[in-house]
Amino acid sequence: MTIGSNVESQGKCAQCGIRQSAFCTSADAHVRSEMERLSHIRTFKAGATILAEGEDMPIVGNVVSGVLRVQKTISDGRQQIVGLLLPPDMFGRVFAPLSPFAIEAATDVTLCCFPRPAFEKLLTAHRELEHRMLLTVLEELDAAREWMLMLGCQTVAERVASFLLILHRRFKDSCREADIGWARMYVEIPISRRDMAAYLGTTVETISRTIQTMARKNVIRMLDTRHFEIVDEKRMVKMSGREELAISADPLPSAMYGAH
Amino acid sequence: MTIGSNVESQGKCAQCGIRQSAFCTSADAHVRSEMERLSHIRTFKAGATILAEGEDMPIVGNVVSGVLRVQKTISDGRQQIVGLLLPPDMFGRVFAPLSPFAIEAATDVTLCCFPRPAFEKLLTAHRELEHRMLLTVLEELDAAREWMLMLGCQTVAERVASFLLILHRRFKDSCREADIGWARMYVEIPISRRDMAAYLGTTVETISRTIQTMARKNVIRMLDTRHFEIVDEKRMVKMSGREELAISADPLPSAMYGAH
DNA sequence: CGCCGTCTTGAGTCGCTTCAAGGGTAGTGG
DNA sequence: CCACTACCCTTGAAGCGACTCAAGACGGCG
Repeated sequence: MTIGSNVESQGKCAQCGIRQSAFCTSADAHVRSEMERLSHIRTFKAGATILAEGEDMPIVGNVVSGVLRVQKTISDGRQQIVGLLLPPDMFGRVFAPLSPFAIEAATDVTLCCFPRPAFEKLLTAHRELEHRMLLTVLEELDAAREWMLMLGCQTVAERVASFLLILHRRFKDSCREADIGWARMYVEIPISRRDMAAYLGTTVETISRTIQTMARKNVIRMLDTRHFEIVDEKRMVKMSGREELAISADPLPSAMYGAH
Repeated sequence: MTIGSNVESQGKCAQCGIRQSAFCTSADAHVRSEMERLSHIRTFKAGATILAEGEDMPIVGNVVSGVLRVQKTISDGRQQIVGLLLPPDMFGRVFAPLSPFAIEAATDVTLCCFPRPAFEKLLTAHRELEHRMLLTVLEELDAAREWMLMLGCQTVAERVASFLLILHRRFKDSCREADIGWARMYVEIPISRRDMAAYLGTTVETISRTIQTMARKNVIRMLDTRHFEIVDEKRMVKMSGREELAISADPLPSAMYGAH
């Protein structure tokens, strides 16, 4: 009855940009307020290490804005990005003492963090949260295996085309919201060429050549190094070698084509 | 008090070769007997399709003996194996109507099958089962990402070496049980060169050349096409480029190095 | 303006694939 | 028992996709 009786009307969650879609929506109101109490918002500069590979893992949470990369480095310096985390993805690994992969900020990021032990207690205390977590991890597993398919048996050109189509799909809705006329075929690459190479299992030079070739063939139009328009969707899909990535093929058969 | 009062002393589960280690051990006795009632043992010949890609998925279950491959084929025929399932691994995808990947028998197999809807009800009815499932899927995700690292930034020789070391590790315990003197360094490849190639993201020819080269260098000794002895573990680990795969490096930092 | 990091472009090289052929082994049927 | 087929594995030779190395162009920032 009094102003402020509704916790959610003023806490940090009230202004959260991902609150409609994040993990926490699967909890009911009083669990959400408990989560709000436990969480803290942190920001990191591009390049910062959130969790180091093989080290203790005090936090888990959600990406609120920006992009995280999940990666592993082998002793001679080669490294592979095994996942990109975009809002509202979760980061961190519950129920393991050490982080098997490094988590770093690919851009400036805002994160909603929970102490890992407290978050695990939440999962244990609330079935519906643990169930939602299971569904999330299952989809991540499907996505990881999709990516293995690309790394294992597709050419670099196919991987680049797939990546752009997946990015477009992932951001399509936000493009619509922005209500930009030509946005239907607009793609923003939120990461550097270096990270693209590490994600696609190739080198920056090859990435660059591939993109330039696609532009020269008028399959894409390059606005700047990170912004493109997909001019010829049909040929783009053909280049990706994956018919199921056709932009019109909506809705998805499952969420497995997220850009994880 | 009377003979036969213990359900588990005579049912099919009593003779199950994987009952000490399988998923079902996390359930208590009366849940196990319910699972026993729901399950049925089926066998398939090598090459048989258990679940087709993108089709309805009526069953899930455990591998009792033999090897399953989880794979995806793209339209032009290229295919990638994204997981190998060995006893006592689970196969199938809960909480999804369609199987995103094909599941086929890589060898003759024996499977313990559950109708998927019934199995999902079990998970929902018994927290501890769903929790165990979450842990299992998290480890599979870690393993899939490990594999992405190999596919994305290691050479074929490194992948083959890693694969053999992982296989050895996975079967080390069963070797010990068999009490064979030289078994400590013994490796059996349970699949064909063709499947190895599809798993390692290369071709049969390259697999063959790589193995022959390793044998010529006296890193391994070839007993027959599927049986090897690791003669020089140290060089083997060095070839794999992954120090953490050293056989002596026991116990594992986590279960993430299973041959999934 | 000059520095620096990122992206692009070129030339040479190499790892792996492709194509082609030969050998080994198991299963089949005469 | 052997011929015959079929499949798997091995080996060789040639070609190509991608990497490496090197240098230049672009853009942001002090």
